Amino acid sequence: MHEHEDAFREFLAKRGLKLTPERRLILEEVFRQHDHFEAEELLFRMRQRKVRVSKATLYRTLPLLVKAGLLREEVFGERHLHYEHVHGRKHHDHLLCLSCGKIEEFFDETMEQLQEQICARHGFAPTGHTLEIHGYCKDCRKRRG
Amino acid sequence: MHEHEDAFREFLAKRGLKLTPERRLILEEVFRQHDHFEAEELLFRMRQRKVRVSKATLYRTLPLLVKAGLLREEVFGERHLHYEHVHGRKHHDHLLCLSCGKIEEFFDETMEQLQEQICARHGFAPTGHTLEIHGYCKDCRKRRG
DNA sequence: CTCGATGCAAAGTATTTGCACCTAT
DNA sequence: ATAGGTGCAAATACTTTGCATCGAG
Repeated sequence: MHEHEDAFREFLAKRGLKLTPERRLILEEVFRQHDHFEAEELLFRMRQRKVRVSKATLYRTLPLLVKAGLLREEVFGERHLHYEHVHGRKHHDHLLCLSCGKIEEFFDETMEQLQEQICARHGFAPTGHTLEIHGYCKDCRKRRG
Repeated sequence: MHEHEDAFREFLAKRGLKLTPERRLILEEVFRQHDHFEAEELLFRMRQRKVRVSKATLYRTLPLLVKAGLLREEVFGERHLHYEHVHGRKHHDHLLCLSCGKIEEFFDETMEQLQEQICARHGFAPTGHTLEIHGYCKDCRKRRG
């Protein structure tokens, strides 16, 4: 699976930046995640695997991966960022459970089209969006009656 | 316009909390804003008006106003919160311009209904949502051709 | 060989908390 | 009276930055 590494290398080369071992290790770990994650979480997992990269380098690398289009930045109302890699994942939106904290994903084509229409009405050229619905998930509704 | 104060007092009383002068001053300033604002910004404006409330009290009061349903919390991708009061304002979503930082508001009934449908499909009981579309506004598109 | 990159620790930013004193109910 | 509230300053959480050294291209 060197496809991401190649993409990253190309992105870096284009702006005179270098693909260092550290950046490669971070990229590797990012794509090992199968869900949303936070910076500190990633660092912790790398340390568990005995992979050592400084916090500073991690914080310097994540934005690069976002700019390279390999990572997506999500804001979940907390005061730190969440990320998710883009490996063959289509865009999707989120349902956040206020009770158990679970994050469900969904995709709805009608929703996407509707947003295009709204933007057109405002003369707005969209580059992306975030839709986050807060509430209570199926399980938590059952649990509390 | 004591209607908000009454609502806040009722909210507080219900849980054995008190309506102090400081809380009243913060509430007053919140409804003096006609747009989104940040905690530090509000504090600054209060200081300009020679109204003195400690930072700690402000940070302790804002969440109360949110819980009381008088203030809405918005997350604009930055790492600090934005607020907007709810005085007779209907729910709306946002268009964020990446170039000039302008925030346009919009409301679309079809969008609201569509979200209800999506939630129903997932057995999810929504309490609210945030939809933020990022891109370039009409003016900035003109400016850059 | 030359910039860009790294690690460390110190500095920032936004927000929260402990504590001694104060006050709305 | 008394539980809750206040200001202050110290603490926290997350992220950024300065600097001396290192290493990819």
